[in-house]
Parts: sequence; structure tokens; C-alpha cells
Amino acid sequence: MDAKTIYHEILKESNLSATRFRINTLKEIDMAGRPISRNELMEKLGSNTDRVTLYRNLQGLCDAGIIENVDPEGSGYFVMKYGKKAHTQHHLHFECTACKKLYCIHEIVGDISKIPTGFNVKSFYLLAKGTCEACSTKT
Amino acid sequence: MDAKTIYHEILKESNLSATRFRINTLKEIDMAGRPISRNELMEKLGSNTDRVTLYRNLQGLCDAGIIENVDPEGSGYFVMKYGKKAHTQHHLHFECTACKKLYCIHEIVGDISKIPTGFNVKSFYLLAKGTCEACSTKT
DNA sequence: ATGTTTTTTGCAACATAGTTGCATTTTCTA
DNA sequence: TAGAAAATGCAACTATGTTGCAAAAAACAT
Ligand SMILES: [Mn+2]
Ligand SMILES: [Mn+2]
Ligand SMILES: [Zn+2]
Ligand SMILES: [Zn+2]
Repeated sequence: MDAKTIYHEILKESNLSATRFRINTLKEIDMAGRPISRNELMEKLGSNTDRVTLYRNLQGLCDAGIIENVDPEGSGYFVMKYGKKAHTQHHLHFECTACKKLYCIHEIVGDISKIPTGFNVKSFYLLAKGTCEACSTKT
Repeated sequence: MDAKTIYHEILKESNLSATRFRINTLKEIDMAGRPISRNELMEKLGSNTDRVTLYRNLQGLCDAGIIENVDPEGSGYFVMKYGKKAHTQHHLHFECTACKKLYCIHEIVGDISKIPTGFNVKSFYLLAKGTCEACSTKT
């Protein structure tokens, strides 16, 4: 039996069983410190990780409000919802097409209040793509 | 041999062969008047349309600057780049999760100039999701 | 702690989306 | 209208995402 971690607490508060799979998943997402993709998560958890279980758990953790998918179009980028940096206000995410990292750009925020009436807004995303500094300066 | 259309002209200007497939594709995109999805395009062109050829042509037409993919994450939404309504400035696109239509919301625009230096921006998108008026008021 | 119930996991099978290579057909050019 | 160049259609493949179910793990009550 493993020692209790903060992830046990987080899961218990949301009435989710503290399974090894969930603990490890949350640990990796929290460690990353930036939104992490499904594929990167898959690598960190071990390539033998079951794809279905990962999908189901990421969905469940999103539903519970523990993590957030900040780019739900493609294959998703996940981040702890209540981590160090506030991730509440809608801000820009920059995806590097070379290294696939997703950066939070807090300088650019969105204002959904100007959307015309009639539209029932459920979600709102600002997304930019290109290459990050590290990848741009590579030969 | 069919009569020449404006689409022949457009393609010739970009040094692309005026094939029946491209003419029909451009015609449907132009008719739609709003960004149209791959699946909708597939239906309009006939369900026997070759998927590979559609992918290759949409990509080619984007590369040539004739059309634009305003939502390149999921499966893409395509629009004529130089149609009636100017589609030059970055503005919000609203995708209805019920009817799958994509609406242009010109009231909300993006300003990429505030992205910190170091990031090499290639594309920039504002996307909202929810239900449109028509779908929201259905029982 | 032990047995019982409930939840989660892992697997197989399936579905959809997108890519690659190549032979055939169409379009362009002279 | 013949030859060269480009595009198309098809088969096969990879990647991504979903569903149902039996086995395993976790939670719960005693
Ligand atoms: Mn962020
Ligand atoms: Mn638009
Ligand atoms: Zn990068
Ligand atoms: Zn709708």
C-alpha cells in the first residue's frame, strides 16, 4: 500500500476512487506544469498504458473539475485546474508544431460578452500555432 | 467540355489545373456562404466522392490561398478566402455542437501583436462552441 | 480483517479520420 | 492531336476515439 498523497485528497473530495491509474495520471499532469497532451501523457505513464482507460479517466477528471482540457479540438491538452498559476480566465494557448508543447500566454485574454445574443456559448478558446523560441532557433 | 466559370479563372491564376473535382469543390464552398465542413462538403459532392482526393485538394487550395481553413483542429471548416464578406481580420468562429454549422462572429477580433517575442506565430484562431439560436430554441 | 458490493480496469472489436504509394485517367501544352 | 505533366481513384495502412464486457481492484459494512 502506497503512502497517501495530495492526489488521494483531491480525488476523495470529488468522490472518485483513488486508484493507482488516477494517482499516476494526476501526478504526471501536475509535474508537467503546462498543459500536457494525451500522447505525452501516454509516454510518461508507460507505453503499455491502456488507451481506453486513459480516455475514460481524463474525461472523468474533467467532468469532476479536477483537470481541464484547454484544447479539446485535436487530441487534447490537459492541465490541473487549481494549480499554481491561475487558469481561470480565458487566455491564449500557443501550440508549437515542432515540439508539440502548449504554452499559456496570459497576455492575451478573451471577452465572450461581445458575442451576439442568440448564441448559447458553452466553451471559448484562443489558440495560436507556430514554433516556440527553442524550436525556432534550431538549425 | 463544360462552359468556363469564374472558378476556372481563380484556378488558372494560381497555376492549378481546372479539374472537374476542383471546380465542383470551389462551387460548393462558395455556394455555402459560410465555412463548410469536410463532411458537409462530402455530402454535397456526392457520397461516392473519393476521400483522399478531397483531402489533397482542400490542402492544395489552402496552400494556393484560394480557400482558408478557419478551424484546422477537428476536421476543418473551409471558406473562400476572397469572397463577399472580408475574411481577412482574425475573428471569432462559433461552432454549433448540434447542427455542426460554423458561424463567423465579426464582433470579436483577435490581436496577435501582444504575443511575447520568441514565439513564431503561423496561425491564430478564436473559437467558441455551444448551440446556435435555431438549435437552442428547439424542443 | 473478511466477505460483499460497487467501481474501475484491460481487452477485443469496432468506428472514424487521415496518410501513402501507385497504376490509370485527365488535363495541359506544343 | 500526340506527348508530357498533373490529378484522380483505389487499396492498404496508421492514428484516433468508442463500446461492451469479463476480470480485477477499491470501497464499504460487519
Ligand atoms: Mn493556459
Ligand atoms: Mn469567419
Ligand atoms: Zn517547440
Ligand atoms: Zn445549430
